[in-house]
Amino acid sequence: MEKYCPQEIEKKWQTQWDKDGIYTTVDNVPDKKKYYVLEMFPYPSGNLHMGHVRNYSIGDVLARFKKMQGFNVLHPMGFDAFGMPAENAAIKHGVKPADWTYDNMDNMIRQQKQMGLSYDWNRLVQTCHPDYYRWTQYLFEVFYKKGLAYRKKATANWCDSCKTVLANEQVIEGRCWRCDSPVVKKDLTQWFLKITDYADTLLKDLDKLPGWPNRVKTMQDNWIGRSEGAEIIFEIPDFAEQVTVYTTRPDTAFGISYMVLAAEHPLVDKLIKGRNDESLIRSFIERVHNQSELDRTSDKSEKEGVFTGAYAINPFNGEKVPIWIANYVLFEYGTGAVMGVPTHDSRDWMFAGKYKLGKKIVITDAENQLTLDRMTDAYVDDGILVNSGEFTGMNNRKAIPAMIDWLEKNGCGKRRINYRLRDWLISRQRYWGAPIPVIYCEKCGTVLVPEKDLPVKLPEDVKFDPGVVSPLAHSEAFVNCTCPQCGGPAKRETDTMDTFICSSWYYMRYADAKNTKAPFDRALVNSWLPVDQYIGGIEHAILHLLYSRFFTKVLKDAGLVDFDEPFTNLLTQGMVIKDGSKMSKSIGNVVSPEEIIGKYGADTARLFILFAAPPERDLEWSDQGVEGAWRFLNRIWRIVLHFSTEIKENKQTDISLLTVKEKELRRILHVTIKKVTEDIAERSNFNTAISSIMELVNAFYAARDESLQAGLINETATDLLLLLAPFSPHITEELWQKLGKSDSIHKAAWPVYDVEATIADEVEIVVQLNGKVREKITVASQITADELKKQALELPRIKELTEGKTIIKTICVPKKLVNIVVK
RNA sequence: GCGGAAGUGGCGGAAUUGGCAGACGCGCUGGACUUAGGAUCCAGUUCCCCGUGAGUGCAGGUUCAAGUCCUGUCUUCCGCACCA
Repeated sequence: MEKYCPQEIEKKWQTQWDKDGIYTTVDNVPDKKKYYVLEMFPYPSGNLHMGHVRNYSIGDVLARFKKMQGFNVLHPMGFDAFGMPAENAAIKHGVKPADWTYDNMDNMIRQQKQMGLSYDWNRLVQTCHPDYYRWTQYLFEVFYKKGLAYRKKATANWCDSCKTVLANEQVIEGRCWRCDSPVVKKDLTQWFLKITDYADTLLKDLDKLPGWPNRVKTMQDNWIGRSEGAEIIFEIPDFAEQVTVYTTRPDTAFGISYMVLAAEHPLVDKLIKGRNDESLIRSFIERVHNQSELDRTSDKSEKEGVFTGAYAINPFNGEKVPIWIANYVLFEYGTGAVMGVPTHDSRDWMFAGKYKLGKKIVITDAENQLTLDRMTDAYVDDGILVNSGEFTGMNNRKAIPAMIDWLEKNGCGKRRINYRLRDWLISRQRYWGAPIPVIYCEKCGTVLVPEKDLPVKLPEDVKFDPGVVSPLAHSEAFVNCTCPQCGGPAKRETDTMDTFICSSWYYMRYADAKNTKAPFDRALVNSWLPVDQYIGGIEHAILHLLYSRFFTKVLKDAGLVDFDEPFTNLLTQGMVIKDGSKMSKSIGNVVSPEEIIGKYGADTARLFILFAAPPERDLEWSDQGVEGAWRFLNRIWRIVLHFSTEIKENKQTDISLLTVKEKELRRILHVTIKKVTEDIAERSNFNTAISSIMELVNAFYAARDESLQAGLINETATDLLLLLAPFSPHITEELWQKLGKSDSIHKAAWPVYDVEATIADEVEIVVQLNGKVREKITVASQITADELKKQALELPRIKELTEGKTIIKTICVPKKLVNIVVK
């Protein structure tokens, strides 16, 4: 018998499929429902790693399965090709970022093709190509025209290693998401996208995503961080000024004993000017302002403050309270000013304790009369208001709206909803990104580059020496231009866009990847989107997935698309682990996909990675597990070729002639079809789908000496190959052709199970005594409950065990068990 | 601190609706074939004191019946965290 040699057959079929164009997708096929399956496109680092292999294998199974089920499937691939590694390579090795990137993409495409993935390569998207970033720039202008892109001077997160600023989402525990170095603050004028305008919609519409993991939705919910509360205005009579605080606990307002401003608060300057301790206060402010994100958010960072000397008036009771400045108040959140209620807020308790500020109880538990000397921390629970003027005696939950009403009536405050989410900082001081299409003219100010002049192309005469400004600033030819409005001399914006912008709309471009007139045709994008199944790593739970949702909503409001959520179903795959930790070069536990594919073939690699764990869970790499997958494919190869003579007769099963054993094999076949279909379609549990195919193969082996009917052999082998085709596309195609089947197996229809065939004539029933298994009997599957009971009670062993005992009741579960309860 | 997910053999994992815990694979043991086997095929493999035994992190509860439901608790992983 010919040996299974994946190295030969995989290459052969990849070439053949490519030649026949079997994965080319046609738009709008009548009487076929669309199905859009998408894996997150990779950064072109140069080589695929196992995480990619896992990601693409999952997507490919779904794409092939849906195609066999008769859907018109869109399954594209592309590259998130802008980004710093290309530029760093340029600095280090003197290669052009474009050359480095395109070489890497070529290599990765070669590796992807080696995997036998069913992509329509005609729709390849590369975000660094001018034909793509032209439309990224165009979409920036859409945002700008809608007032959703603006420039402001702000304190930004700066990564000194990457030499660029970062968005809040890209700072992980005070460190850079990409290189892990500490983030420092820097005051810069930067471009922002107004994602905060969509905070509420982004939050509410999470409810429209039942196909997303709760984990991801919760993370986005936390990130948006909606809170309901009130603004309270305090008068500062000595300065004829006002200061507004934000609080979620207006019910504690009668307990205010001080208030605090953030160091950056604009009022600070006025309050401290001319005081004899002004310089001391200023040095404190300076220190707080320069505290890094890392220091400020570390758990044990001490609360520090300084008194401004000024006082504000609590509008509720007219009390004069001191105004402090402290490091724990963030300027970016709320109003940058808070009220201090030591008795009912733990932070305030600590701060007031340290600086000997007054404490007054305004909420008490009805039973345990609180007293200050018995308190060791703030009382933050619900209770009854005391010392609170006209609100005394009220339940604090009810007091909240009542007190806000009072504020509104008296003009000293109002209801307010606040979000933790901040606007998206998109400027990057780097070369290898899409240039922001803006021109600064002395006369006309900020002017968009006219659409006809897009793309603003990256210059090539650049030195890659990143600093506080982009390398683009050093290219005179790039910077100097004429104003599109007045024709006078002007300068270009030299920052490029965050690459997360490029990846926020690429999934739409696939619908119409070659359009030169628009980012995409409206009808086409609406016909393919939203993505039916999106697959990628959990690390994008907030970043890419939040930005993409934001983009989709803005483009909908701009009339460019008709849908308001980009991804209907989301599957977050687990990591690939080896020896207990994530594969990484520094640990030295990396297994190279190319090596595995070279040794065993893509079919084995795919099969193992899908079999070893369900997709959401982390997957422990096992060389022995790969051997197991390899053995299984060889087992299939042998059993199918063993029966090649019978299969080539191409007969149908004659059901009327089936023996008991044949009937059982056919039953297992149809149960397997049912199971595999449901596991893929309803649960994305490929591991159990594969294990049931293995069971079928085991049954096929067990029956191989039974001189089986040729029709049944043909049916079993054919369906077996069809069921395995999405997982291991090459071996199934090879065997399909060897057996003389016509056309490609990947154009064949998915098998449908025969309900009749899945029903067994006889079933084994468990007989329990007080819930414990004591005996088993085989009975006709259609047996009545009464007859089953009778037979169970007549079993010798059951008779023996129930001897002299009273039967209280008997429970019958059809086709499963009988439980006899005795005393 | 807040929020989320998960704890099952030697290992990866299965049990989808409360109904035989451990499917399938790995590993291990034995057998067959063989000059040979690290190939292949077949069988066995939760544990133990080996029986009316115990067993799904732990302690209770509901039920004829619990990995699955309820209460409490521990551990691990992940996210957010001075957000007022």
